Amino acid sequence: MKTNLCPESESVSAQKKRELMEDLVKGHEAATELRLLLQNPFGTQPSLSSSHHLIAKVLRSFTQALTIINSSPFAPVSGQNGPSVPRSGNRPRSGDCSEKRSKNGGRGRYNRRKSVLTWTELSYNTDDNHAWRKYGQKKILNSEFPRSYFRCSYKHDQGCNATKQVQLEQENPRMYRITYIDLHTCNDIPKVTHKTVDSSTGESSLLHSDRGSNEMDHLISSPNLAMKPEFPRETHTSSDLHDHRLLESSMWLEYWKESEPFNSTIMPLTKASDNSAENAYSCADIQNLDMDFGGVASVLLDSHFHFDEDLFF
DNA sequence: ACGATTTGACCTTA
DNA sequence: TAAGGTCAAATCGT
Repeated sequence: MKTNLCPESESVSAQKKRELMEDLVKGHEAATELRLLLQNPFGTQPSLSSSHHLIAKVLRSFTQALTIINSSPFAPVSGQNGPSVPRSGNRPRSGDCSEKRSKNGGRGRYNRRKSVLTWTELSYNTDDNHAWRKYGQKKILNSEFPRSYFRCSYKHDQGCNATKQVQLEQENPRMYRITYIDLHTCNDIPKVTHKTVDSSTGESSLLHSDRGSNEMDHLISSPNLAMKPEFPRETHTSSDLHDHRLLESSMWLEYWKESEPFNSTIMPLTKASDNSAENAYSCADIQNLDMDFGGVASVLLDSHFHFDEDLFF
């Protein structure tokens, strides 16, 4: 069932579009700052805290943008495609344990995740400035390494349904394949220490965020990357900023793609049920949503994100 | 004592 | 029915 197209929803759509643009612009601004920081314009050492702060800012802005995309009227209507329910809503299993265990002593029904934003990264570490709590681990068929399951530490506090799965790469055991499922809806305060240590997958030495101890951080803090504690504040009008930032977004992406320091690659969506390209959303698809991204989505989404089609239909 | 992790069992989906 | 995802009791760490 598609959402109704009454004038009311159109104005809601316009408002969401505006909010979306604001978040994207914020993200772009932070990304640009980060680029400047990493490009070392002043020949000084970049502070890790500045880098991490900006990374967190970028992630937060884009997470918010994606949350908007993932919400009505862009998002799918629950229940339209089989029994699945978007996780951001009311999953049967979350919450009261006594309820779900009340019947025949077993557990309540739960729906395997579908229709939620999912993406995969390859990285030398698993830290992403979010607080995760491990809730399970499984041996995976044809894989030497177990897969660890993490949920947001604020799942119960704030109802955040974000989860991630971490598994060492078979081909390159130094790297982790991290699958993120659903977006953070919590007010996640960037943590100092990552507590989701998993000895069995060899994560323990890398998960601790005592900056500089893990490989990624080491790379980020390489001597070639100079510090740039402050940035000149732009004084454009908002529309100027809009255009300017939109134009610059592709530069950020180029930098990101070419930047070895991160050694983190966002992979196309890996959907358990379907990997076909038909389900991958390109920029063209996004733009068909009557949302003029001015090229931003074109670059960002086409290159890095493949959206589950259920998100939009 | 309390919160995090481990791990076997349970549950859904293909 | 196999494989993967989640739960929750037991265990561990602080």
